[in-house]
Amino acid sequence: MVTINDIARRAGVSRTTVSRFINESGYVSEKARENISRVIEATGYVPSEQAKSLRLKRTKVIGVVIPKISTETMSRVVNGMDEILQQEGYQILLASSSLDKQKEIEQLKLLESRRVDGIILVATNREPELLEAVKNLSVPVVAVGQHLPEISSVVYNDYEAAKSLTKEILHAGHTKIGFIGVDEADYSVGVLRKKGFLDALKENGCSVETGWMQTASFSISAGEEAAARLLEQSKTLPTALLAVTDRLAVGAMQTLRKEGFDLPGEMAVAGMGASDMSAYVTPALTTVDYYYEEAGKVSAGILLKAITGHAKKVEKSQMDYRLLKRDSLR
Amino acid sequence: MVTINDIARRAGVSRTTVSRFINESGYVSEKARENISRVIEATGYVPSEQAKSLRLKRTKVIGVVIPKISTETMSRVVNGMDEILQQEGYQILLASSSLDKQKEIEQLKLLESRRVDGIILVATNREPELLEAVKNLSVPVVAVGQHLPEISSVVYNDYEAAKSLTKEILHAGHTKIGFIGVDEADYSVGVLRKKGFLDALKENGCSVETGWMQTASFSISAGEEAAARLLEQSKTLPTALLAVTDRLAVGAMQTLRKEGFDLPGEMAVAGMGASDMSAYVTPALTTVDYYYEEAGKVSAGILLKAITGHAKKVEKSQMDYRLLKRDSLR
DNA sequence: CAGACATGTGTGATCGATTCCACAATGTGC
DNA sequence: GCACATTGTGGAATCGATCACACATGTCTG
Repeated sequence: MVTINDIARRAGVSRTTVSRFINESGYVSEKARENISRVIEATGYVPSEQAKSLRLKRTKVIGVVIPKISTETMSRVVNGMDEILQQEGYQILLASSSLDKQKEIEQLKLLESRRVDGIILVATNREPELLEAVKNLSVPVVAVGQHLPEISSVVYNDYEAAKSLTKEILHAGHTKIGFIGVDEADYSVGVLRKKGFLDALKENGCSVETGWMQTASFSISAGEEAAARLLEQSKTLPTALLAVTDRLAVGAMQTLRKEGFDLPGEMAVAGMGASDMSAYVTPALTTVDYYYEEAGKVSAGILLKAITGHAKKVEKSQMDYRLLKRDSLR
Repeated sequence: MVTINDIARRAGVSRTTVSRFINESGYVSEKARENISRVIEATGYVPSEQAKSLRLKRTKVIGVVIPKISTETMSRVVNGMDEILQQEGYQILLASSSLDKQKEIEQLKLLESRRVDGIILVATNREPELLEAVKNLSVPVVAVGQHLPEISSVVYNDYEAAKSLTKEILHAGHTKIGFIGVDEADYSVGVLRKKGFLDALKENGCSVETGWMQTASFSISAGEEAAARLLEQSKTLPTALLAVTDRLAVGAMQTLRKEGFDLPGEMAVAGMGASDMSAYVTPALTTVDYYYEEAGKVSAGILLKAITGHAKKVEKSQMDYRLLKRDSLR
């Protein structure tokens, strides 16, 4: 790999002059310019951003920790980030925790060791170990999806979104509503969405049977299984079903259809997240759009402000949401 | 940020000894061990991978260039890569070209300037400028999705897959088959899949009307529009329709349903790519599984072999495929 | 008891860039 | 003709790590 010294030698100048030429700083004579530019052309020299980073104490790299790469939500969030970061000349160093809490912490350390200029953590939990690890970092951090104390966070309005959606279901005339949630370790999806659901019911004087409340992981098949359990464990069947993610809803619809339910006639279904497929399943799924790309952009923006020092120490931002009423709810 | 020199000073040893302690190379006395480990603990010191990279001439970072982050295909491919790369201690530096050919080339340069240990290029075209840029790189490169000359490549069997799928449609009794393709700049999807389709027809003595062959971009809505054009421009309607991606197929189904077609009774539809949603649309979409995660894994494996020098100079690998016959084709 | 060998530590060069500072030339004003 | 900009260049330190090598002990062996 050709270095600045090679260029200097072959152009008959010092590496200082080459550096000046490249960065357009200070004086370089016309003759020197020509020589240097000719040699660079001939050798295909590309300055080492690496060496530069060491000297300048900045890498122009942002670390992004996500639970899993191959989910629609994540790819949309990361896409939003990239759009903003690329504009400012930053690149993304990707770190997947594969939904492993220990690995999530390791990834943070790893990114710190690479001296990234900042970290965006798409968090799935709020365990003390994670908070501790985040606090010990000496790089600016922005959390996405979970409200981490004393850390800049971009969160979805999970509570209100779930509440609105539930009200919409009630409004459609349903009073017996089933629920497919996820583990409470995920505070945003597991706790807040469930709370929004339950509060909306309470405010309208509705109650739920225990069998109507199911918990699943994040896959479509988990939704299928949860729906099956719900049907089996319910003494009286609900007439509508709210799943906290679209994938769970799609899985549930699959089971319901298999069991011969008329959708949405005998069972209305709603999901959350506005996934791509939600508009194309049959019946089209009623859901909530969280503006994931936008969340990525906002978090990147906050991080950049923190890096350049033009920011409040801790900035909290709550994303908007939007109800998408479709055929699956009547 | 605390450095190895700070640790050395506070532990009362030289930085060499600290380095030895960290890397478990050479002798370090029990007393020195204790001091160093205590100081590291107290300061939260994390060695700079950056400085290490400069010295060792390797970064443990792999650059991945993709056309767009927020597509299911890409996130699955990248997920596969990450699985392999993480095992070997590599991280992924993500570079999206946003489907811009010029930017694709810039991203390659940028990754080279960061001295990544290798690059995986998920290519969408084979333009001479791109080939030139790739050849000028002084890092190992693996291409995915397109067969780049003299470059290790992992390709899908686009031709055979399209041909098999078409034969399957013929086998189901259809002889008039419409086609929604994409621009030929994308050699694999635009040219090879179309060729597979046409060759299968030719071998079976079937022909196509011009109106039956439509071209679209990669979105669902493009599929809707292409199907509308197809219906409009056909003198006699086909009884089946092959779209080169699932999203196009889903879009087409949307239009067909809107126009009152009974699916698959009046029009059978097939897609390609085995997207997540393909199994959950109605009717479930017949498609071809390209094993995208696996392609990511294979490409990462080839790259790692190239980096460690245990590889042939150029390695070509062709992925397997699998027909998924579902309700949309009868 | 000399030389070999294991144990333990530090000095200084190195990786590839940037940048402060010193120092030449040359021109310019008074 | 002297002081002083302006223009142009290079030497050397620096960023934070690794590592070859030198050098000190202490112990074992023939």
